[in-house]
Amino acid sequence: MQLSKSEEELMNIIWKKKKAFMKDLLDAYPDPKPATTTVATLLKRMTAKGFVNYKSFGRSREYFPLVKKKDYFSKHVNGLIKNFFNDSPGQFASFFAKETNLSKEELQDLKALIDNEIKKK
Amino acid sequence: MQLSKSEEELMNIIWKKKKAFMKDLLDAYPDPKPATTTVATLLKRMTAKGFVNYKSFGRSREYFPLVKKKDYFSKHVNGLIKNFFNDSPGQFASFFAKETNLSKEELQDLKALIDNEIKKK
DNA sequence: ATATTTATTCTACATTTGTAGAGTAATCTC
DNA sequence: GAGATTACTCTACAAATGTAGAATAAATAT
Repeated sequence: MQLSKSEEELMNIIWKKKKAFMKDLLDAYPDPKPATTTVATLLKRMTAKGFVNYKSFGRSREYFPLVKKKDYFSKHVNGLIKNFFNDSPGQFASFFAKETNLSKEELQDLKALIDNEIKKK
Repeated sequence: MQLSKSEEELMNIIWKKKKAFMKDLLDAYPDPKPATTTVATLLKRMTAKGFVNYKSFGRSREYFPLVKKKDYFSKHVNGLIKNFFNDSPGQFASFFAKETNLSKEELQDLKALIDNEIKKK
């Protein structure tokens, strides 16, 4: 099961905070903040989907992610690659390098990084 | 307005074919193929959303994309980057290079490509 | 030309998503 | 300890999505 857009937004907050109470989550939202009940609904759905869980502290709960951002993200990108690039990461990468506006510095960093990866192979 | 998952799937077919009649679209679907009416509904919605248009040939229509795959994709990736990488393409790129399973050859190609991009700046 | 196939529109309906009010129980504030 | 605040559950509801049947009209096959 996938997260929807707004669930994803909330998930991002949770990842950032690592763990958080309702109050913290609400605080983290940019204005205009959603209603508490909205967040509560999202949390309930996300829990049902297996993306978050919580530890109860009396009346309230400390929520935490069950899925690593990295993993979630990987799946995401792989989906993208599969969908748009015939399942070829290379094709994707080349597209990415051309179309994304990386600065010269970022490109150089990336190059160094890739060099490193090459050495590992 | 965004395309939904199944609309996206259809969009991909249309991009691949450049232009196509209903029959061609259905043919291109992997089994189990959706009902014709399902595809028709999707096409109608996608047309309403401004992603495809068609030229009528008597009784039937030749559908074609109004949005370039490249542009659609760019927006997509930028969204991902914004969402998951604090809006930093560099951060994304580094993640990508590390986490995606590019072969040595692909990495080398990518490196050459990046070199090229650097020269352009 | 009659039967068959095809493309389109209309209608429909269950599910998912975005959003939140009402109600309730616990907790904090003076 | 009485009123204000908070977190949660329940309920709700409109919009979007996935999927397709029925009806119709046009095209094709024989």
